[in-house]
Amino acid sequence: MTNIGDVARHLGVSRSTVSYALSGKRPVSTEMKARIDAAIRELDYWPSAAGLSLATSRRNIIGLLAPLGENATPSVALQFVDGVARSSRTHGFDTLLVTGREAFEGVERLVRAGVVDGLVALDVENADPRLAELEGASLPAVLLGQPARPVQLDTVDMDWEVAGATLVRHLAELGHRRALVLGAPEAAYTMEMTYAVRFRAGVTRAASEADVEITEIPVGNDFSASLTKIHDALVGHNDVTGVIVQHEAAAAPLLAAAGALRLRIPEDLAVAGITLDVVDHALGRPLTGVGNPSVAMTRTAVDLLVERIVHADAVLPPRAVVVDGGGELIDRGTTAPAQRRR
Amino acid sequence: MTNIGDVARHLGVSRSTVSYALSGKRPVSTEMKARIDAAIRELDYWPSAAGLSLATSRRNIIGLLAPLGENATPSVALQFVDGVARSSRTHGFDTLLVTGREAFEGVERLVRAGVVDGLVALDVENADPRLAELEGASLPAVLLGQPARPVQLDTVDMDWEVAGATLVRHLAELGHRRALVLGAPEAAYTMEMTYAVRFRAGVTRAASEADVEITEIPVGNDFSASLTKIHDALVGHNDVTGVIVQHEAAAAPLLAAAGALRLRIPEDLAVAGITLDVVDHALGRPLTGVGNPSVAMTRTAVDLLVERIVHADAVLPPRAVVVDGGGELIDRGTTAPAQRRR
DNA sequence: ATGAAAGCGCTAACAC
DNA sequence: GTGTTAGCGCTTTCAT
Repeated sequence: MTNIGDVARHLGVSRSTVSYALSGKRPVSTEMKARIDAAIRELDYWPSAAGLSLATSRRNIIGLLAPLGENATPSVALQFVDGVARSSRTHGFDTLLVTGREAFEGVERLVRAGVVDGLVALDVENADPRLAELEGASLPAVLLGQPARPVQLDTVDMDWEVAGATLVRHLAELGHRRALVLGAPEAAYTMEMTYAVRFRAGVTRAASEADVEITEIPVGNDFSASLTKIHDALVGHNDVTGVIVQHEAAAAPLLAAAGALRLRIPEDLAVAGITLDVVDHALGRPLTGVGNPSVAMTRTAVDLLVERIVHADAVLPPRAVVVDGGGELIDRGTTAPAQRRR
Repeated sequence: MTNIGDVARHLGVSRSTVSYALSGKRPVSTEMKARIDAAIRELDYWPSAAGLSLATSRRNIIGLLAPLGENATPSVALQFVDGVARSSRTHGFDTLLVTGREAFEGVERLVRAGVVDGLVALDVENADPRLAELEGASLPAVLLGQPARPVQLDTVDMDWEVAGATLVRHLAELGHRRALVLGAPEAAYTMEMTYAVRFRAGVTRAASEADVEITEIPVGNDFSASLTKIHDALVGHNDVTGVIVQHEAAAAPLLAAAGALRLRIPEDLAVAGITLDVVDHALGRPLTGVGNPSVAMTRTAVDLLVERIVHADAVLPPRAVVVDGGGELIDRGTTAPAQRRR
């Protein structure tokens, strides 16, 4: 494998000149620059990542802590994972994916061994041991999702409250007065998960303002259990004409329940929800509603992280960014004016 | 950050002794070993990945090329991605996730810069530019999925032919004589994708042996399009009593179509298919059928790759491993003896 | 504008 | 069983 010394020798110049020609950190005559570029091509030289790492103590790798646990929805999780990977590349970074228990237990190793330059954490819960660990780490870290307690780290989340309010208001404007909200699992409230609490706050506020009566049903990731629950709720509340879906995973069982009850969407039942930027068709019909801005969120998270990596000296206060997108409604034809249900 | 020299100095020994105590590549007296371990803990020493990489020319990182294109099913893709990441850790490797265009265009960079020690490629198509590139690369690579043409690389796939035959035979044994097969998209056959061709071969063979009449419907990732197609097929072939689902993404639209036609599963319609090791409840009802051995496949792929990385000198012929699992049927209650459809 | 040389943290051949 | 030392490939300060 040819190294920077081979290139230098080939041209009879010093290694530093080649190095500076590549990095641009010192002026190099245009003629020399051209000769170096030619030699690099001729000798097929690629700078070694290992040598570079040792000299600069930068790896150009971002670590992504993605537990991918039971209650993660695969299509949603993949959007975030892919989003981080793509955003990293736009800054010249690669992404090290750390899943399962290692996402919790491997943090010290990654930080202390200097495997990565910074960390992005997915699915952070409030009792998450990673929180304290990342706060105390010598490496920058960004959380995707806002924990309940204030945290000494950058965080990026969507505006769940606006999203909830927007969905309710949309149904209200179509004349719906009774709506079902397929909300977060009960555990999410017990743990005071911000997304659950704030979404509910938005829903509640808009519902009282717009005079819509809400029945909330907690929905998890188990298809059959959700199907039964939703089915029973639709039967039990037969004045309901609209449904709000907070979580991707609730869409499929809802569609199944509606089908079984021969409720046409949107004629008999208006459905609005939060759906991914990139629709997962396997999950079911894409819904009218607000987007889950996974692309904007991951891009922002990586931007913040790279900023801290590149300006390791600067002291920035923790930033809690709320990404736009929850306010705009995308019409995919699953809502219509309220009618009395048959 | 404390380094190996600090530890050595602290004990008044040489750096090599510390190094060897850690790697075990040279005998170290038990007493010395204990003193070193203590010092390491006391000084909170972690070996630097960068120094190690430069000295050993090993990064302990496996690259995962995952295009995650349009026709990838998110839940399936995530199983493979997560499987590779977990398997890598069992060998002490981390996983660098490379998605999108970079999964194609970044191969040279990863290889030549020595960012990773080896590569695993997902979703390899026959005209895939990565094939030639990986065959010519100086780094070991393993394909998840068997390309049509013989290839100078290790490959790991499941036995699609056995899977197809097993599913047909299962329906036949329950007395079904007319079955729908929700197969691969048309394009998969045009491109001679091995999984499509071999699954169909297994289905066809078993169907003729067991005297089952098959109607095959190509199904892609678009929910609405699939729903219409499947609905029409169930209506058009009203003697069909069993359905075989090749691909996860066909399950949701099938369940929706059956619901709309008020066909109960399994009473009116027996459904069998290929489902993930880790059943994704969010996708819909888990199906009776053969498993998609994503765990075994990724484990095997990483095993093969690590073997080549560790024994870089050994010359092994390319190995095409076919993972078991397609032959065993898992009953999840979605099939039943054939009855005449109402 | 360019060169010389020290050093990043570790391993492993060579000595004893 | 342990020590010495020459690299691995690059950057960057100090000279010129």
